[in-house]
Amino acid sequence: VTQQGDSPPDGGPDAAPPIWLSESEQQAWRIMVAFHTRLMARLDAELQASESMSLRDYEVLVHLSEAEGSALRMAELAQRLFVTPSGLTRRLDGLVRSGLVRRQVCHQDRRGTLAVLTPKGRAALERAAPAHVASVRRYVFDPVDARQTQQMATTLQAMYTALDATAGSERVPAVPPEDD
Amino acid sequence: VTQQGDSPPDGGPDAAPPIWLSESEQQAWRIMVAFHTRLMARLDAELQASESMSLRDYEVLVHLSEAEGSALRMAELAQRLFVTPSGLTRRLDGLVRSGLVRRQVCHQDRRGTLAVLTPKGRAALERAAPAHVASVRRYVFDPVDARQTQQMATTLQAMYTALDATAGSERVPAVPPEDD
DNA sequence: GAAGATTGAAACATCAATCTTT
DNA sequence: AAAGATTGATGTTTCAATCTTC
Repeated sequence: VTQQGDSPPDGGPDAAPPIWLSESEQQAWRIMVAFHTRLMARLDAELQASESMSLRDYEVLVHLSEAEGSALRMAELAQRLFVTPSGLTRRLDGLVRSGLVRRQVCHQDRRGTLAVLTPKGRAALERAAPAHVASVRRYVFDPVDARQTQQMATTLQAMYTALDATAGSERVPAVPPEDD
Repeated sequence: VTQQGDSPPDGGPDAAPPIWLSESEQQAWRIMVAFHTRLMARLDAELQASESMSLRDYEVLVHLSEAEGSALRMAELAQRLFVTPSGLTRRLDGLVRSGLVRRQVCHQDRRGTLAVLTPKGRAALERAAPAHVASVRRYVFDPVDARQTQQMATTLQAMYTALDATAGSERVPAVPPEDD
């Protein structure tokens, strides 16, 4: 029940907003989900096969390698990776165990922790990157031309903005109850 | 290390395939991942808030509702949902506990199990669908025009085909070891 | 008291092994 | 023996609670 199937309530000239997705919208929506799901699974499998590294761990290394001093605060890194602080703590545990990342207390604010890319971590990233980038290229950029990629980026940017515009409305602003 | 940063090895006139992503490719790739990740989180949170249902469970109900007789074989359903048979078994456990789906032995082939949408399950789906579809519309279709959506679908279809074309090559054909 | 990070408990997914039916 | 589904063990993520530092 995401598609029409039933009689669409197109109530004449007043043109109420359609409740169901049209056939082509349905198709567009499904390919969005299907492609992303299968692509991520593939990229993860390939990374796992070539360098015994998960795509998730790879992304951590990427963000650290791009940061000033190859280091990032936990909260900042978590935000960039779209995971909770809790989730990042666990992920880092694994990377620290592997010696690819180390923790360091933040000197400016000793509450904070810095995730730092180790030389071993950088080496692992540089070893994994070429094949991974080639895969992204093979599945994402090679099958279409540059104009299509650019159009898609623009379209996604507009959607992302709409998503961002309503952010925070799902979490109640935590207003302390006034006693009036 | 997915971007340039280092000196791009554009080795003169032989034009070797670029190893890193260009600035605009990088940007396109990031927005793809970011949008999908945040959209799914949002849709799940909204469904959870309005109907106390996860997006994952919702998708199960959708596929069953569209199927002949509101029922589907486990393997078939797993494939449509991009999960393993094992994962689907667990998901169904929850839905069965909630009374939204029931299991039924397949009469044609008694090895098989049929997942069947119950009246209660259909009611839950019909209760959840309007708000969910409205959300998809709000974040995906409303922010752009129909031409853009169509272009994106076409582009994604081309990428999906490239992904599909190389499917199965990651899993070794399971050749039994010859004893020579 | 609030912010930053971690931990315990719970939810959910996968792989490998198992059990039933073909 | 192979196919279909489930189960046990394991890994990963989240929420809520906790602990430290500001």
